[in-house]
Amino acid sequence: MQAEPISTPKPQDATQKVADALALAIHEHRLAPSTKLGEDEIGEIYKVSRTVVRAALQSLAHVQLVEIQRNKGAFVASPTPREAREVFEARALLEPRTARSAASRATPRDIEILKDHIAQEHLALDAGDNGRAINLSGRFHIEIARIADQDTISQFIETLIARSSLVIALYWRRENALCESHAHHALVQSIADGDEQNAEELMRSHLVDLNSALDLRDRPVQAQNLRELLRATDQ
Amino acid sequence: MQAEPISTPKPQDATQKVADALALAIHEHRLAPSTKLGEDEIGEIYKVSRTVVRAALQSLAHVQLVEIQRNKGAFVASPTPREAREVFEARALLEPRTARSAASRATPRDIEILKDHIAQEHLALDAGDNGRAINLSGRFHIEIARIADQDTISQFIETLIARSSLVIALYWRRENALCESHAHHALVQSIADGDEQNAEELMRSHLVDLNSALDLRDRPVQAQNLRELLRATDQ
DNA sequence: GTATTCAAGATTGTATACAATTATGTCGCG
DNA sequence: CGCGACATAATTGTATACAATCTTGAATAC
Repeated sequence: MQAEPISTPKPQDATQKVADALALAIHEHRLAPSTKLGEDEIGEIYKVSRTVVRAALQSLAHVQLVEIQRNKGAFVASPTPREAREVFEARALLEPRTARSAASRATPRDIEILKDHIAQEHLALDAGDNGRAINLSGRFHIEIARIADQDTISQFIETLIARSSLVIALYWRRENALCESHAHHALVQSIADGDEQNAEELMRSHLVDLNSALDLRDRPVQAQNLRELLRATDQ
Repeated sequence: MQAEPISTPKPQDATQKVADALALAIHEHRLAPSTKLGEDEIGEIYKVSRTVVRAALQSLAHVQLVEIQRNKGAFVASPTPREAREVFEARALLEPRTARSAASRATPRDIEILKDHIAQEHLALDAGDNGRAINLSGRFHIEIARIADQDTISQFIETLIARSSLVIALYWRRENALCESHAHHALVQSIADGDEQNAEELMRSHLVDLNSALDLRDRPVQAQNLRELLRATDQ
C-alpha cells in the first residue's frame, strides 16, 4: 500500500467508495468473472446499508463490470468472446487517435507521471503481484487518454480498459506480460518527443499485440450460466 | 386511501420506465437543460418511491443526461461549449466507421426500418413537433449503429446522441433541420447499395454539417449556476 | 436600510422494514 | 430410486423512516 490520495475521510460519498473498492478488486483479478455479489454480504463487509451497495452495483453495471439480473442479483461480468473482440476493436478505434493527441499536448509533468506508472508496473511484476500489474497497465492507458484532454473519449476508454481487465482474466494465454512494458516505454518516448505519428502507430501496434495475446475461441462460458447450460444441454 | 383505480401495473422494471420517460422528455426538449429534477416531485408523477426515482436519476447521470450534485439534487445536464465540441468530435470519430460497417451488413429489413425512421421524421417536422423530430433524427443514427452490429460502439454512440440532443437544445442556431433529412436519405441510399466508401464519407460530411450548425461560442451558462453566479459577482 | 445570524422548512443521503420473487430442501408418489 | 410438488428460507425490489445537509426567511444589530 503506497501513498494514495485518500482524501475521503468518511463523510464523502459512501457509494463511490464501495464502487471503487469493488472495481479495484475486479481489476486486480481478486474477484473472478461470474462471482456472485450479494448485497447483504457486501454491505456487511463495508459496513453500509444495502441502499448504498445497490447504488454501487448499479454504477458498476453501467460500465459493464458487473451484470445485474433482475431478481437474481449482481455478478462480476463475464464477457463473451464476441464482447471481448468488440472491446478491443473499440480500443483500436479510439486509442491511437488519443495517443496522437497526447503526443501533441503532453507536458513534462505528464511524462513524469507516465514513467512513474511504468516503474510501478515493473515493481508489481517483480513482486509477482500480477493483479496490480494488470491494473497499473490499464491505468497507463487511461493516463494517456487524460493527457489527450478529451474527457468524453477518455471516459469511453476508461470503461473499455475496465472491461479489458475482465477479458484478460478470461482469455489471456501468454504468461509474459513483459512485452507490454516495452511497448509502454516506447510509447512514452514518442509522446515525450511529441512525435504524433509515431505515438499513434505505436499505440496501434501495441493494441494489435495485446489482441493477439488473447485466445478468443469460444468456450461455453463458465460459472454464471452454468445451471442454465446444464439444464439446456441436458446431458 | 390506498385504494387505487386498478392494478398497479408494475410487472416490469419500474426504474427503467422512469428513466426512459425522463430521457424521452429530455430528448424531445420538453425538459430544458438545468431543470431541477426533484426526487419527491418525480416520484409523485410516476407513483413510485424515491428509491426508484434515485436509481433512475443515477442511471441517467451515468450517460450524462443529468448531473447530480451531492446534497443538491439532480438537474438536466447542460453541456458546456467544450463538452459540446467533444461530443461531436467523438461522433466524428465513431460514426463514419459505423456507417461503413452498416453498409456492408444491412439487410433489406434494415433498409425498411431506416426509411421508416426518415418518414416519421418528416411527419413530425410537418406537424411542427420539433422535439419529436430531433429525437427521431437521433434514433436514426442509433439504428445505423445497431445495423453495424457492434454493441460496444453502439452503446457509446447512443450516449453521444443522447447528449447531442442537449447540445442542440443549447447551441443550435439554424432553424431549418431539413438539410438533415436530405443527408439521411442519401445515407440510406448508399447503405442500401452497400457502398461502404460512400456511406462513410456521407456520414462524415453529415456530422460536419451538423457541427457547423452549432454556435459554440462561450456563453456564461444559464440557469443552473445562476444563483451562484449572482452571489459570486455580488451585484 | 443593509447586513449578519440563526432557526425553521425543504431536500437529499442512508438505513431499516416490508413485499415479491427466487432458491432450497423435504415429503410423497410413481 | 428417481421425479415432482409444496413449504420454507434466502435474496432482491420497493417503500418508508430517520439523519444530515442545504435553503429560506425573519429577526436583530449596526
